[in-house]
Amino acid sequence: MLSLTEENYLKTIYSLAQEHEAAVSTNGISDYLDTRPASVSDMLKKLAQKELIHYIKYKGVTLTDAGNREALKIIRKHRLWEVFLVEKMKFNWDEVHEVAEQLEHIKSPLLIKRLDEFLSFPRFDPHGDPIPTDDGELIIRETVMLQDLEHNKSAEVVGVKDTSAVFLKYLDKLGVSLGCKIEIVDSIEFDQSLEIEIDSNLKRLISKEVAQNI
Amino acid sequence: MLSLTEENYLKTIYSLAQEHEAAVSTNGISDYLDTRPASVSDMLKKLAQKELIHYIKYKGVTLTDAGNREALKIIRKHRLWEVFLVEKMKFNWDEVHEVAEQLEHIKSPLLIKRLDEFLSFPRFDPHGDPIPTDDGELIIRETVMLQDLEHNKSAEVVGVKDTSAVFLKYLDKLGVSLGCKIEIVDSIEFDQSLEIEIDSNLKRLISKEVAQNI
DNA sequence: ATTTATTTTTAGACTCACCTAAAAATTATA
DNA sequence: TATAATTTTTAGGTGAGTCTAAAAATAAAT
Repeated sequence: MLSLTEENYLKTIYSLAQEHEAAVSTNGISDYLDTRPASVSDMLKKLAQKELIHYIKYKGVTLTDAGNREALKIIRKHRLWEVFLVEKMKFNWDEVHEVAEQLEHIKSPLLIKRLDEFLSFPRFDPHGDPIPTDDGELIIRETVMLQDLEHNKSAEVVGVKDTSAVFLKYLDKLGVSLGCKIEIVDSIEFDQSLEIEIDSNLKRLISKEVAQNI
Repeated sequence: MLSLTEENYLKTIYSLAQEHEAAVSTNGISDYLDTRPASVSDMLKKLAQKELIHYIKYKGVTLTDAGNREALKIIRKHRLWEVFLVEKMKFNWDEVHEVAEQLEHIKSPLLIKRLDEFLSFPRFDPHGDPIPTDDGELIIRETVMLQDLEHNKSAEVVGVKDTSAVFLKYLDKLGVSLGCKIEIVDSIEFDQSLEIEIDSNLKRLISKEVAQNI
């Protein structure tokens, strides 16, 4: 049985590995979890001993198959709970993260099974991220970052990269939400900001930083 | 902010105080929580220091007003989650306890508010126990233990004392559930077992031990 | 009223997950 | 390539919550 902390480490290693496609560094984990690198070293030793990660000193870590399975289980629970919070508990998409972080550690396979049923087997969470299936399959959708979208070609927003409350609140204010169609009207070379049209009516100017996360 | 462990101690002290109407003993708590008395002593010192309990060495503990409020908050959460599990997640009433025990520690006042709404403000949990209101009020219903019920006088089952899975499963088998009407047909003096009639049609023989918990 | 039994508390130690400080390994730079 | 900078690990310590063993306080029984 994994502890809450071990679960959080596995989840972190999974996320960081997704981003960089390479062995995850101690400092990377320590930044992400806001703990000291020394603490991370300790935990890596422990997780390696439980055969959840491949760990070579000074060379970073990757998940073993077992570790990957565990990480996906936790992510599945996290994302199902996020759907529950938004669909049933009327949370905004920027309010769910903290609570889902807690709920994901609840241990009850039956509950997750029933929750999945209750939510009609959702395939994506409120930020557009895919929900792993019970046996650890993950649908990967083909997506383009907004900054790389061709001019005058419309695309549907299916997800956002940054899921922080500040960013999501700003998107709400802009009028950007999942499922809406965006087209690039113009791009300003100087600062790489973009003029976009939302659902063929709302015109907005957004910065490079924002475009990189849609 | 209370730790999970502190919350469990407060809840335990609350329950034991309800049962015996007197200061709660160290051994009582240690039995209930399945920890050693020495550990309980340590924790009592800590809770007293936080002014959540009145604690006189060797003389047992009672909750302070603050401690009582905290205990009721946790019980409220526990019972709301139990309703959720039975009503929405299709759990049986003997399957909810363990999971509710975990869910009760989730920290999100908004979630509890929304859950309460979502469940249409239930006043009793699946075992018939009252759900404290948000400001710590608790409805006490007038009840009679089945063993003390007058002969040939019917009464509605509104709650059970023992909420263990074994007992609840047995009640299911007997045909006893919340809301059903029971009447005592005969009582056997020898072992104090009772012959009862459920909903004016099902006749059953139940032992003293069972009668003491309905 | 003593002695005996029980309950409760103290003392000291363990594990988990964290910390700081310092040493070692790796990587970057001159 | 030798030195400097960075990253990572080890060593030793801390607090929370638990434990065992032993001492102290209370309650029961002779």
